[in-house]
Amino acid sequence: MKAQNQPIAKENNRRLVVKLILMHSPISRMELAGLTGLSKMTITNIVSELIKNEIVEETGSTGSGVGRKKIYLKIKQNSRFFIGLYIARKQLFSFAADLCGNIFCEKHISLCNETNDSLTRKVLDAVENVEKRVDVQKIMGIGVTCIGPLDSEKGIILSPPDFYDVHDLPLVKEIQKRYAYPVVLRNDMDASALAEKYYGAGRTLNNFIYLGISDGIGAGVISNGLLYKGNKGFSGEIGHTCIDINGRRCSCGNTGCLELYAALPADYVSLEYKERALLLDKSCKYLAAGLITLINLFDPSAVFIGHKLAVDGELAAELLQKEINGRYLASEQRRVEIKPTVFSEKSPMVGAAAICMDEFRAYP
Amino acid sequence: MKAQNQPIAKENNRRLVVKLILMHSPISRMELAGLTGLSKMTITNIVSELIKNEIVEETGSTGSGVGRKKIYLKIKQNSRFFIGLYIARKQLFSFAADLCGNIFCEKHISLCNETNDSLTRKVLDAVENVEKRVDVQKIMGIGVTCIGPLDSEKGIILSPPDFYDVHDLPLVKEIQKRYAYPVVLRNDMDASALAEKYYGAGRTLNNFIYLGISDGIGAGVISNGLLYKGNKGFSGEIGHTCIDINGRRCSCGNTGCLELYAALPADYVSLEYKERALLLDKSCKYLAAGLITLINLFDPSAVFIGHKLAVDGELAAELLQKEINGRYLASEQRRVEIKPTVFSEKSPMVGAAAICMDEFRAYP
DNA sequence: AATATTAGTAAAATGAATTTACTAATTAGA
DNA sequence: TCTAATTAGTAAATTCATTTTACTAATATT
Repeated sequence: MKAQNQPIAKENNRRLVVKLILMHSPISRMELAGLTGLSKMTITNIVSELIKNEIVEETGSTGSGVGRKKIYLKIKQNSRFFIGLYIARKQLFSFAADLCGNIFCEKHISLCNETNDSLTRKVLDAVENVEKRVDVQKIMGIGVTCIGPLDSEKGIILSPPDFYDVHDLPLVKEIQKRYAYPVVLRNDMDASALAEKYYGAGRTLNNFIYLGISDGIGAGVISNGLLYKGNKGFSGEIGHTCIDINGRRCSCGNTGCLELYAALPADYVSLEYKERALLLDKSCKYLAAGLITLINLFDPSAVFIGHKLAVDGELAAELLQKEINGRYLASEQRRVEIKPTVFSEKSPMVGAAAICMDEFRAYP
Repeated sequence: MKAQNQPIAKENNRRLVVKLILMHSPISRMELAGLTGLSKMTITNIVSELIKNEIVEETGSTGSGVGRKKIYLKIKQNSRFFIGLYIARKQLFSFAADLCGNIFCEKHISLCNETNDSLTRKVLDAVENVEKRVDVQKIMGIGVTCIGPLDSEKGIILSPPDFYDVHDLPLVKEIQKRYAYPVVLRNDMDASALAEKYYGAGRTLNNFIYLGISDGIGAGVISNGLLYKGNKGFSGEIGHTCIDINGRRCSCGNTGCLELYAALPADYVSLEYKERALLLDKSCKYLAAGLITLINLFDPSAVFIGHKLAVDGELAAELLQKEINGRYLASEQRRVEIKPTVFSEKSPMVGAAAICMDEFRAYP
């Protein structure tokens, strides 16, 4: 419940212009004025600032009938960088990303039996490694994507599956002890949803869901153009949607949780295609029941399928679309398109750039 | 994606101050400065304006240790009015409400076999009736609460149950043809959730759910202090959460929808208490399964039970609390309190005032 | 070539919020 | 009981992001 004063409004407007150029590029100053509601003079001023800071560049012009041609603007590649990390179940990915979501200097190391201390050390080493390879002047922040559950507001990794000795790790604080860059931590599902919003097929959509399936089932929701930050554990909780009240009891206390029916085996990606298709077919029947609950609640116009299941993204999307069409009265206004993500299994990494774009200012 | 300019920020800040005084009263200027982040001088200016407009009044003062006493502020009763309507399945309620949520001039007429035209006429008559009884200078807007489904953004009632001849009625436009007041239309569940937020037990909470059960099952969600406006049909869709994938097919296309198991009979309120208790006991078992899905997704700190079920609110809350405790691993941070609403069956009416407070400016 | 139209900019004006320097009212302690 | 310290609130001057007004730039139509 914070109020608006002049410096905050200024900051918001500049960020808004950056985002709109990113999502609508190529776009002209006049079009930006229309989208934002700001006067064309204000847009001129803001854009000049951004060009001077080398965040935005002019890129040709086109006339659409009478009158002076529009001068098109777009975000400049390689102008600024974020340091990105993705903490998965068994691996730590590190990389740099520019404002356009391009990934550079990608490296990964394996994780096993980590403790709070060992994981922190590996993370700090990874950051150091990326920092060395990028012009330090251009680094705007650090984005950490991590499997849940975590408390992103406080920057704490709570108790991720497979990390039996990691508990309540205040990773953001630990990074900030060593580095002055702003740091953001978000779970991989939310980050992947934002990846889709900033850089993917969701750029022009305001309501969609990213459904990530690897060993667990999770989802990130974009609602009214913004990440829905409902809850600390949100993204993981879709797996605990009850789809069979008379079903087996789950470790969460509930009965008939989706995760008990729809989860894929850990070695899924290494199986033969034929075998995967059979498993997928069965899984999607159940998955659809849970997904419909989400669709009913959030009314998305699209669902993007990702994480490890991206290897069979096309097939999964097809199977789910069919199941859902059979269980859902789609009117013209209410049609949900189910598609694989364009980032294949890299969504959480592109997501690390996206959470930085979402949280940090892209200019000095 | 609209930007912030000075007049918009000004408007937002004034509304914010009104809301904060409402929700935290009695509150001092300094405390408001702290909550909003605005300087104390700005708060002085805004409050002076509001006092001059008779929306706010000073109400005594208390010292808390050293220093000058705080001057407490609160919203003035009867200073401005909203015209409120509640379109239920079989009745149309009309009334006036002040900024504090007090209801005046309540009347109701019965509805039966209404068409677009007949319903519009009855609504306009009802508005006229209330308008006659209130100082016209003090009327700030019209709030219409209606059973769903409806499109509140466009102000259209789509196809409410029991109203077989009402379809796509642009009620807001119809009212605005005759009246110059701003008009807002919202479904009864969302409005009831806002009632709780502005005037009820949810005033100090930022995440809670209003669960309304009458003939159907619906919910309104307050998330991060704001009404979650997810979707046109949202509030009604909780009833179509699948709790049994192998269950009966529902009219919505899905199988095993909550509504098929947990709905109460139409004559529920007229039954004997003993009978109601037996029905409720069974219903709550299923209701809990659907409610847990909502709780998992939205992580509320409280659930308020209302609508017709408010007659047995205490009992329902108790039964649901027990069911949920057994199906949900509540940690210290994650505890959900289930309680009856303080407005008994009047939530949608108080909600009509709340949606006005949420949408309109309370000052000229 | 003149006119209408759209894109973009320079310089002056606006006005909400802040800053600075005050007044008002209270307690604690010398 | 007088003084210093502390908290609440206000008056007048200042700040600065945005807008307004009046322009220039570049294009198509007649």
